[in-house]
Amino acid sequence: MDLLDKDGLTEREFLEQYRVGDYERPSVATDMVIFTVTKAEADSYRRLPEKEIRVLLIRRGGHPFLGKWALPGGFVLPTETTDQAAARELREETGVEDVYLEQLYTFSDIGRDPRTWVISCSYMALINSDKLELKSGDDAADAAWFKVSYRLLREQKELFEDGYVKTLEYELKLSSETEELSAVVARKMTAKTTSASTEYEIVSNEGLAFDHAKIIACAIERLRGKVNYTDIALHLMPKLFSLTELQQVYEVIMDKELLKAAFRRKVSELVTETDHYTENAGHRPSRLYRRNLEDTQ
Amino acid sequence: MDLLDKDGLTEREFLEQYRVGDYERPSVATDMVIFTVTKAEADSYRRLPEKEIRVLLIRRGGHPFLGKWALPGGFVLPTETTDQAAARELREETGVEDVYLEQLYTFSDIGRDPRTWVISCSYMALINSDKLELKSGDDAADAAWFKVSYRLLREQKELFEDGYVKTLEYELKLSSETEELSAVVARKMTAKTTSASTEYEIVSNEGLAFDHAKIIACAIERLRGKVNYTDIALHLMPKLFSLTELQQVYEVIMDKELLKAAFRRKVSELVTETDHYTENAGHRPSRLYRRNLEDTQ
DNA sequence: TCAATAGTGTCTATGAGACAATATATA
DNA sequence: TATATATTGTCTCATAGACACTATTGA
Repeated sequence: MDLLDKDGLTEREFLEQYRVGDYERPSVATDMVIFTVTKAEADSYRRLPEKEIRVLLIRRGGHPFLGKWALPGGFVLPTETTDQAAARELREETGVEDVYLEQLYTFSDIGRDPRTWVISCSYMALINSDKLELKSGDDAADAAWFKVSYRLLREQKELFEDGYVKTLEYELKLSSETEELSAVVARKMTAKTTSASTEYEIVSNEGLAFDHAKIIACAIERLRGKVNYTDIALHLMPKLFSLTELQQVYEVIMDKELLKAAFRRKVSELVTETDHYTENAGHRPSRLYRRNLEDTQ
Repeated sequence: MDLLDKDGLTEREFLEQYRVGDYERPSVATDMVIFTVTKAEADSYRRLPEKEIRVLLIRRGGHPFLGKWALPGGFVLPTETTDQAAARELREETGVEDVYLEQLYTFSDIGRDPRTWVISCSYMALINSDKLELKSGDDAADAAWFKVSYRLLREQKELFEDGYVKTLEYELKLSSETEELSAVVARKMTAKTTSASTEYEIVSNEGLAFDHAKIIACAIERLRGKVNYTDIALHLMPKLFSLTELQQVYEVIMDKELLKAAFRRKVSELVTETDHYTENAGHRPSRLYRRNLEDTQ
């Protein structure tokens, strides 16, 4: 195991004399898309309140993008992985630990941060409403939960000799109690005979800092993609929940109504029934379920 | 639009006086898993040759991991995105351009590079055998295409009070004409009442540098995951191919035999038939198809 | 009593799996 | 003509979609 390199050094000797080069290095940050589900105001005592997906944003208190809203995030330290940096940020920002956390995508567009070269490794976190009530506002006075809406606006396909470009434009709307942000994000899929690639582009943007509209779009698409073949949505539920509540969460994520019977068949293996029921609803009580930890996937 | 920050500066003034902080920054590299499909030697003039997936590795000529095999890759420059860095690496290493290129995952384990702090943004590239013949060996004398095998070795599930850990151990075998590398990569899925996470771990490793066994495992899993619901496998095919050849590629990716009739139904919308046929096979000739660029996805 | 939701049964359409039957170039 | 693959037909089974029917609470 004591191989010598062209200078006659062992690996140990090499590492001892190794000096970091002088070339430029980027800052690496993590940006987090933290989702949770909240209930809207109920219309009447009988009717069920509607569910909303919300994302946590923080108003920027300094340049650049002063006054705009940004995803929580921060720089990765030399003593931690990007996963650990994301978990630390999440703890600092919301006080919660032990939640669903998933790496999304690494964004590195030139000039995405006007200060300096910053590459962002983005994450998605899912927090259930239980945890949220423990600690919400936190010290950051300028943090707020924004209701998310993400809808296809326009679909376009340009044909060329050797392929096509398909563009999907989505409208991202974010609304808090006082603020209303919106952006249009285009997803461009280029297909040629041999190559293929997808890229995001911000078409318009009102109120969001950096390229965070892209990151949020990416997170919503990941969430929508995974809802149908994993139990990911269950991380947005409290310990006990009814199947109708779970269905509401699926519906608000997918932005699409589902049929009750089919839905119940599909999630039946993801949940375990309990002997608890809802109380004081203006109608027949519903059985409460919990996430199935026995046989999920 | 001329908001002033707490120091009374406009955004422009702020950026002009902004100086990069003194904290430590990582090097950011891209590592590429470049897949292609080749034919094995035919048993007889009649029998079809078997397909193999291969991945490009480069023997390290210096410390660390001197003599071990590593994925092609390199550092990201301040003037390019990680996508561009990956495309540049690919061009430098194989001479090919315009291929399928997809970001996989960003690896940042502490100590993954013994020299210094390096974060790796990994990519997967798919090259069809056509392109490969144009330029294969290149200047890098110590580059070789390794046949890939990735099989589940062991499955384990530990139950705890509040959740479980499921471990899947895969054996990764890489073989070139002269070399035989192998590694065992574990995929650990931790599920608790509220949280869930997946992480890779290298259990054993013979011949691969850095954490590249993890990266290759990640790429194979991405490829397998996408084969069934996208046209990704078509990027591994030459311009014209028979449906049996395409099926062979699906089979070697999934490491599983498929039924002919069902397969043909499924891929029918991904391909377009041509008027060309195979010739001089010792049996009935097969119609050749090309990738469908009209309506893919 | 009735408004509103909870929960279940079942018919149908669709697609995957399985297997069989027929077709055809070349040594 | 035999061999090995090419191509298509169809039966079965599982699952998703659609819709309807019954159950149950609390104001």
